[in-house]
Amino acid sequence: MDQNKIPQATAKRLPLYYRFLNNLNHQGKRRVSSKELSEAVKVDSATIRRDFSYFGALGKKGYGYNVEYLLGFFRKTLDQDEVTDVALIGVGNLGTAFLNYNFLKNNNIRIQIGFDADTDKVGTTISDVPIYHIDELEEKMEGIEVAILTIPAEEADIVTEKLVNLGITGILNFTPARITVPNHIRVHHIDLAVELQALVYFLKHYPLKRNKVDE
Amino acid sequence: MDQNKIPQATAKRLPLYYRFLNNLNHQGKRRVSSKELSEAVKVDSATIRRDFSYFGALGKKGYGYNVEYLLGFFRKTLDQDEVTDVALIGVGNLGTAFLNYNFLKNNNIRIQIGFDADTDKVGTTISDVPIYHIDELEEKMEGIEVAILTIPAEEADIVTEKLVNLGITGILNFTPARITVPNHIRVHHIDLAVELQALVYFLKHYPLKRNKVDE
DNA sequence: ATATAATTGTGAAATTAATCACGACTTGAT
DNA sequence: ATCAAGTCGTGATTAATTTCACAATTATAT
Repeated sequence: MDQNKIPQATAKRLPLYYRFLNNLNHQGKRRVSSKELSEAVKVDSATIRRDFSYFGALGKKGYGYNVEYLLGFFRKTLDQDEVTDVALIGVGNLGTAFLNYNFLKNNNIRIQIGFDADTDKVGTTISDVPIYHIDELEEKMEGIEVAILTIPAEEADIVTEKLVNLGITGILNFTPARITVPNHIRVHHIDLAVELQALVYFLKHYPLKRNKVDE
Repeated sequence: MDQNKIPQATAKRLPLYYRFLNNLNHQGKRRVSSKELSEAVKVDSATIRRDFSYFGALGKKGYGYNVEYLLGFFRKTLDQDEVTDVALIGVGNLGTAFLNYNFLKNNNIRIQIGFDADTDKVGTTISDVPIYHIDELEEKMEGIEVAILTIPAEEADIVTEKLVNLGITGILNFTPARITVPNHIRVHHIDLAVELQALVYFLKHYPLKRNKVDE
């Protein structure tokens, strides 16, 4: 839409900046430097300044950034002014964790509806979100363009196909399956086993150096 | 340790390759090409060949890769021959999802022990993993170097400090807090709210082009 | 045997991202 | 006023990653 010039790496960090600016604002802080922000979010300060610079000159030399202004700017940039509705497919432990997370307050994202195959869950409400049977997907997805997939891997392909037919545009996929979708649909994969195994691999093969001074 | 020449981007993909090779092997497949693998894991085939090439010539021109051989090679490379023990801190919905995931079978990673502050959970066993009270962290963490952090953000700093003092080397952090640790400790952050918000941002600002032929 | 199709491994090029380093500007103290 | 300390924005550089594209090799069909 707008500026496709913003690097993807930068775009991925924006929500992080946004949350910490929110924190600072709640703490009543008026100004913040890239150095302070760097320590809070663990991103190099030059990278932060570079990231911000893609949006123009948001700070003041010798001063830093005005928290409220920056927050307001990112709210607009991240479309925080309009609520995004999403559906949650699969109300197991992982799915329930999502339902209990207050995305509406912090991210202006609302989990509108949940689906599950378990008839014990169907008809209940978790954190105000109604749970329907997965067979009702077709009728109930009206107007929802984003889905979180927290179902067993074996069902990933079937459910994905249904979602695609219903005109979804984005899927956050937590199943270990790498689902196949048409080109115009965006899928972000978060694979918990891969993340854990990757961490273990890094620990063994990329040992970090101990500091002279270790608190 | 071994070859620090392997790019981090490559290292992160290894567990993914490993799982799909495992799948293929179970399906009785003998050979596989980078093209096939590419379609399965959604990684460009040239990237796959490049990734593999860091470990030497694992395939045969005009033929592809021998599934069994490749699987064996990665098993060794990913240290799949020795079990890695990890602790799970925080047995809420997200934590329970981890406990029910069979990392031992697929990844040779064993969640040895869980901790929680809720006395109703303490003393129970979830998927054969015993749950202890968080106050017992000091006594029970003997020999465990990796922790999965699935606790509320407010407790992240206190618990992290304890883990650091106990000599942990790696943390998989699911809290929204960006925890601070000494340099020699590796932390991987997985921030569910950030991931969801980033997906929404990409959907709005980086719309994907529809294909001519859309199945 | 020979020809054809498939596929790797990798130099080279392209792209993307991170970092350095410094001029310009702002603040606040004296 | 003047100065010192702090900080941004960014050109330039370096680093990391991906992708192209093709010679070399292998398998398979005839």
